[in-house]
Amino acid sequence: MASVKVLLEGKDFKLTQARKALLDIFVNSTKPLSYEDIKSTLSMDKATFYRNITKFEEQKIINAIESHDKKRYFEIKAKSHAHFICTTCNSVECIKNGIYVTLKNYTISNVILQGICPTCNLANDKN
Amino acid sequence: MASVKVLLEGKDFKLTQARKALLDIFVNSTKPLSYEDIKSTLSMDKATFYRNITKFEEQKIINAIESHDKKRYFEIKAKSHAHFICTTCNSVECIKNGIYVTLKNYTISNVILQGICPTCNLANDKN
DNA sequence: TCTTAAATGCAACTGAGTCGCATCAAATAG
DNA sequence: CTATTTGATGCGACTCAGTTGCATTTAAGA
Ligand SMILES: [Mn+2]
Ligand SMILES: [Mn+2]
Ligand SMILES: [Zn+2]
Ligand SMILES: [Zn+2]
Repeated sequence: MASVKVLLEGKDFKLTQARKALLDIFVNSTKPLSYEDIKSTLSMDKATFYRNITKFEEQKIINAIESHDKKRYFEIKAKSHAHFICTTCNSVECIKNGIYVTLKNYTISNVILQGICPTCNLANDKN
Repeated sequence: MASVKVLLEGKDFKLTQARKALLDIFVNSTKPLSYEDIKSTLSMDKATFYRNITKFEEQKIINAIESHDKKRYFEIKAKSHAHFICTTCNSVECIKNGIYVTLKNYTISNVILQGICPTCNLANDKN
């Protein structure tokens, strides 16, 4: 888990309270988060949130995943890995057990799996 | 390529002009299409378009892919296959050369690959 | 042909994300 | 430590894909 300080070294932008608080949340999360997910724990205007996310993406500090619920989910950029999106509960999970896909002439930068997560699968079995 | 007639057999809804025209477009497309893609070739209100798409999804005639451009792309439901979304030109392609991904305890219904398509890769190389 | 339930078009709405602008606060020079 | 500057913030207005309510039309079938 990278520290906020290390992430910001040598980046050319101001170290504001908002940015430190934002990165702190992402550094301590095990899964990608949307603005919706964190707006209550973070008093920050959504314009500021999204502008900072854009900066972080430019600086390759943060990564975005588009879910099927029309929201974007963000995470600290780490070793490339796939993501699973549950179409029942909308959760987004990191899948770090090596899934590699290649395709001739294509450059693949992201693999997204959609389906039903273990929790929702279990809940379904009970009915 | 399934015919429109076959697709509609035994489905419990009215066979309107709009629905026939809509399915005709999808049956003759090699790639998923958005409302944006077809609105000029089809004189149909967008409310009607989306309501019919919803019906078709319920009847398992049509399949949706959410792109990263915040639009939904639709195709006739066929044998399950992966999709490639180009983050440069936003095109959505069907990948029918068997890509299979499984994950213990998860039900995977869709595989989406994001990256750069051959066309955009070539264009990039020239610069 | 008549009846009726479902489908359509239109306009108003929703909700995630963006933008312009006035104000504020990091960074840095004095 | 204070003053200046420039980028960051908050707010409200806006965008745009998709949705909804409602009055009108049309497919189906009696
Ligand atoms: Mn991840
Ligand atoms: Mn396809
Ligand atoms: Zn789930
Ligand atoms: Zn492309």
